[in-house]
Amino acid sequence: MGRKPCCDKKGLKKGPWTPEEDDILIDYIKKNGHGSWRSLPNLAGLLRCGKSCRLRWTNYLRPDIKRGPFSPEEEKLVIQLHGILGNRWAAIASQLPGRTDNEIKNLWNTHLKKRLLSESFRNIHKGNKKSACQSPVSLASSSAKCGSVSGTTTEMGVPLIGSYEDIECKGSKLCTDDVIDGSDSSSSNSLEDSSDTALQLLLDFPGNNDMSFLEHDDDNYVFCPAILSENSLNCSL
DNA sequence: AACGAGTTCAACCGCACGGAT
DNA sequence: TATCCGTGCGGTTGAACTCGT
Repeated sequence: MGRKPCCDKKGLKKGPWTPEEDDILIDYIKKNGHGSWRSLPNLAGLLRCGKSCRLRWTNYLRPDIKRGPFSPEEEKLVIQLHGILGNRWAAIASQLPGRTDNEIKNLWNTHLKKRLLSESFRNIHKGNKKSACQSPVSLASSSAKCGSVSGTTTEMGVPLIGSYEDIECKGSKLCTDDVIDGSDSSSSNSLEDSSDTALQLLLDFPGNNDMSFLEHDDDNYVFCPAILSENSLNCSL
């Protein structure tokens, strides 16, 4: 049983924010800071719940928000980070200045997931010639040369491979075994392979990819190879 | 031009966590 | 220690928009 919805009170508005409401919220926070979100709506004169105000501010009104489409570099980073962190959108967002967890979550669910899965699907149907496939590790290297991310795993244990940029990287096809989910007999091997892939990918990635966050003890984002096989981030220190 | 299908994304909901008491 | 309360997070929804016919 959860807590009662914070917006149950009568008279509280829900739904899309109006420009006027935005102005009120921005003005108030600029002058007073947000302080307690719960009391903010009353103090600012908004007929919204604190939660709604916080969401509007953090996802849309904050001055440091970078709006507009994600750059290929940002997308690449999201894919990398998702392979490590899974659906921890806030943690991923913290590595992309100006981007919000909501934005990244939407990006993943609408663009990247489809793109990666369709690319996986395409690879599956391109034939099962394992011998013709590059190893995941070499793929990571070649993909890096091509400026794309190609292989990683999700917290679901589904190996995600093949970015849109891989299409242009000749010879960067993944083996089918690395693509199919873990339901068949090769699942454990696939998982291990993809785990190794993700690790290798991180190690191999070009220098302009700042992965220093992996060393942030205070944030528990300490890189630990175990997380790749456990598919979760449980090695916090 | 009209309509339906598909896609995007802002916003909501419920839960978990951590600090205060 | 137990409980309460505020906040943050991730999953989901649905209105608005885009595209194809």
